Amino acid sequence: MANLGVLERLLMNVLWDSPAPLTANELKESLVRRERGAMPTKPPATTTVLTVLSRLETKGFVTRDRSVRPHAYTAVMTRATHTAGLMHEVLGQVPDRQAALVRFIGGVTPQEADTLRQLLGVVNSDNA
Amino acid sequence: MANLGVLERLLMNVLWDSPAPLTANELKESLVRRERGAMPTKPPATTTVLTVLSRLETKGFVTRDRSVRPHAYTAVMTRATHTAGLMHEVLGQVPDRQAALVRFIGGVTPQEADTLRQLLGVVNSDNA
DNA sequence: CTGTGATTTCTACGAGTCGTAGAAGTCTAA
DNA sequence: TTAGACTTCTACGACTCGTAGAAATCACAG
Repeated sequence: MANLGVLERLLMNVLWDSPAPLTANELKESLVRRERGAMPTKPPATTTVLTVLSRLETKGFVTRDRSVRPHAYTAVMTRATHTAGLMHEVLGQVPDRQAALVRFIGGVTPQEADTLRQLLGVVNSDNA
Repeated sequence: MANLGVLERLLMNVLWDSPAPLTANELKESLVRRERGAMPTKPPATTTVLTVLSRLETKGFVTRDRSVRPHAYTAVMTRATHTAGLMHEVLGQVPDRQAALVRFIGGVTPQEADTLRQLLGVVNSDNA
């Protein structure tokens, strides 16, 4: 699944937050806008964005529509799917998943624990 | 928390499976033994192992006892803790943890789901 | 003490990734 | 047809990581 570089991740975040496909310049604009104030480095050149998008394409993270003129880029997976995939990948690297899960659960917030309970169908407040 | 290279991970796996601290040469031997048949490359030189162990030390993954002569190396965290930490790190990178958890749970095996149910049930079986 | 073999540290190279972006090529609208 | 927008090509520098030789250090036998 491969990890992403800083700029790669930044761009993916913009794409993941966008309901529609974006062009390179739109991506760059969004990036500058959302990173304003917290960005020490100057905004990247448009060609830089294009290069990174190409790499993201070969890595399978984005697809681009070449039929429209400013090519339109879309994230292949949702962020949630990607994140879950990474988590499974990490988990899959260890022989003893159970032990890792124990530690993992030990560190979740109460809200997350609730979410997990609902998903797993644990009867915690059994008013049935 | 930083990710590990191939050899780095291989060495960590040996350490994680060892109940006692190991020396560089013991690590190398273990590595060769466990990777026998499945290792296309020749075993690494001892100095290579030392170099990688040094890097793992600066990364905070191992500590070494310099008071004994062949220095003895120990993993700082257990594998389970490390894995759980990585999972939390991944999860922490997204704004919508809930969504990611939904996808994550969607991909666990039934056995893992059981483990999770037990872990979560114990914490919150407050039917008082 | 002192040499010798084991051990460790220092130094460095080559491959690979990633941010960076100029230069040159391609395309479209006027 | 042509200028400007857009894309591709090419490349560099910083950084990581596997690799390991060379040099320094150490501990013990004689």
